Amino acid sequence: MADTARPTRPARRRYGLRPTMKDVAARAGVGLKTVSRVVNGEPGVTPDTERRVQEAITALGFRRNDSARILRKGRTSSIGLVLEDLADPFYAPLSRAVEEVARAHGALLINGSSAEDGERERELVLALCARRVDGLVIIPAGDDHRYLEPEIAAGVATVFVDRPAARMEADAVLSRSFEGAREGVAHLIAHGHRRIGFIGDLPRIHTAAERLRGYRAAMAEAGLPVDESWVALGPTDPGRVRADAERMVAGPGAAGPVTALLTGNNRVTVTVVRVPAVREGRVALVGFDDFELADLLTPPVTVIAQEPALLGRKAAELLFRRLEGADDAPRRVELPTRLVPRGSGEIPPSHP
Amino acid sequence: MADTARPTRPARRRYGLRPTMKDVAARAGVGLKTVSRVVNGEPGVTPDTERRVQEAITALGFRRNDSARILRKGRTSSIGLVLEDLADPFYAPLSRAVEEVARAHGALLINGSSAEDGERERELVLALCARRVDGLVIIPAGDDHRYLEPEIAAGVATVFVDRPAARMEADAVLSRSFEGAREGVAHLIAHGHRRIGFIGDLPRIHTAAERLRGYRAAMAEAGLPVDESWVALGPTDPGRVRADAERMVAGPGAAGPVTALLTGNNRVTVTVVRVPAVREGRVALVGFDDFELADLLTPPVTVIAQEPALLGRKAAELLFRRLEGADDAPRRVELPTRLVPRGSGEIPPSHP
DNA sequence: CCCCATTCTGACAACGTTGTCCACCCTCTC
DNA sequence: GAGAGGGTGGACAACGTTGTCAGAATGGGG
Repeated sequence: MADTARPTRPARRRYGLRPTMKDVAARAGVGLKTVSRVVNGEPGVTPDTERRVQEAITALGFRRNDSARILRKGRTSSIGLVLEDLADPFYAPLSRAVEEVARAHGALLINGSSAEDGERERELVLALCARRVDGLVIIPAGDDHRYLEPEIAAGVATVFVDRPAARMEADAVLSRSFEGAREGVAHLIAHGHRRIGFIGDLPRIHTAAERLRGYRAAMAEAGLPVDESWVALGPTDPGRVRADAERMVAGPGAAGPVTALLTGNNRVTVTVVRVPAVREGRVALVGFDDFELADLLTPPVTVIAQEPALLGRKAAELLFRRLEGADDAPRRVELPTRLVPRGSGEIPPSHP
Repeated sequence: MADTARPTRPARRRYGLRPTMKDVAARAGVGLKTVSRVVNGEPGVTPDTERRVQEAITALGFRRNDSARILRKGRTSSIGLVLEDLADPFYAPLSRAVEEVARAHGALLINGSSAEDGERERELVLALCARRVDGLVIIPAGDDHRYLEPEIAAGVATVFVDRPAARMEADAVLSRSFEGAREGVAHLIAHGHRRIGFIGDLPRIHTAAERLRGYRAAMAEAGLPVDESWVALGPTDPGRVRADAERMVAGPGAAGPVTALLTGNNRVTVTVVRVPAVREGRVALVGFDDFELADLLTPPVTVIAQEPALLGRKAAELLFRRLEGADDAPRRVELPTRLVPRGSGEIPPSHP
């Protein structure tokens, strides 16, 4: 005649053996709600009762279960960040900046890397939505973000950074890639270059496309032809980038070798600086994105600098403004880039 | 005679206007549990019923509320990572590695930066515990982690990385800082140096203390005296580090200037490489931690390399082994460092 | 000495999901 | 045609918290 008749009960206490408010209440000899009031610092509890409750809390090692709280309150006080690679020196400070803003608003940050894979991005984002994050900051990898529309309609604030959303209107914080690239190429042209190469990221990535557009615009404005062998877009793995750079510098094509290169992002740049012609100062170089120690290389690397931390901060601030209720039309914030001449961009052409 | 008598109801639907399983069930004309079965891919639903439920799900834009699921199931499938600074090039790959392992186990990563502040670390960790993360990976900043004992007892798996827990037994994954530093200094001694300086992080940080110990051991083993003006520990801000380096190199003390430096981590190293005496190759340098482009500086920087990604991966793997039930005694994993000679450490002393 | 106002406290429902258990319906067999 | 048996579907409780509301206790004034 064992206790066969007792109602549903899990085999094991959840969460190890964590005490709940009920346990605290029993121990302190008060009601459940009184414990809740003490835990949340609500008024209306006599000092004596409060003390008893506090004692029970410490004695039992109680810690409020935020999962239950979240379920009840409907706010998670957490935001999601999805980017390409947390370890990329460009995105790491961006991520840190988002975290700081989140912290200032009492929110935690959940983040994940999409590895530049649209499907993985989607999975991550939807997992975050299932967690009911209050908002999302996304550096998009995919080419269609309409899957987010129901989520946004349901109240998940969403801000895109570095690249805009695809096939959808949404808040975005971007750098002026087109203008930056154009300025970088113009800089090279001003130093006498006429045959300039561009090595960039995958063409489906917005920034890569914009920077290519900037490159072409600067060339066209100077009345210079662009030989298609001078343009190489693709994954940023060192093998591919290095091969493209060496090919352009050797110049087997009819148009001849390039005398200068514009690199499309920090990953490309740090590979290209290893190419002998660049290291030996025979080919000029302007790199998109600043990077640590750029000024200590020989020659020091001229860059078009963005401010990743500022991108992250602006995006997070916009996100929290939305969370506080701002519901005007989607906004696109554009941040300027800054050309930092250091030497590698000022090398004159060696084959004039 | 308005509906004054109806029971408790929040003013506004939670989570925007998200549909729940109840809504889906009503629309599909089935029971609540059947929807749950479909959503979780449980068996026992006829294809026809499943189709009807799926249609209702898409029509309503339903997405399961993981907060409720978590509350019910007692597992959050998320782990917390607390480190000093997400943007530090040493910690970023570590963080990424933890994320990859978490992803492989279907868990999300919540992370926060402690900014090397023990109190902030504690707040973060406890917030994560309140969220009931399944486990924690911590790069500790504080000097007493006993506050974690109740949490660990309650079942939060915890692994420390890079530095051990203070005043507590716990799993830890570390680099062999002592041996690494000793090897670095021995390398300098082998190249003829007798007056070697050490510039490190705050002495309360375990790795800094260990590396200092390694430095002293190598000097002692070679029978070399250490003048206290050759040792400088403190925050890694560039101003402090640079001043200390310049002071040691100028050598106003009775013991004379140093002819070589050991730097205690990547932040210190990238500051010290800017000191003129180092850039001009008048002072030898061995840096703890490898860093990008170290081989392209002049002179190329000799380093004691750790593998941050491996540290992160080992820690996360250990964490998940714990989560899967391994409950043997706390384990300390130590990873070797690797001396990478590149030039800056092989410069002979200029004042013999 | 009673009554009312003012604190303080606690019972109860609800958040959205999952686990348990029972009822039903179909098909198959005798 | 009836009973057995397997396969589906649904009612209900429970996870741990917070919001509502009513009841209890206290104190002061008439």
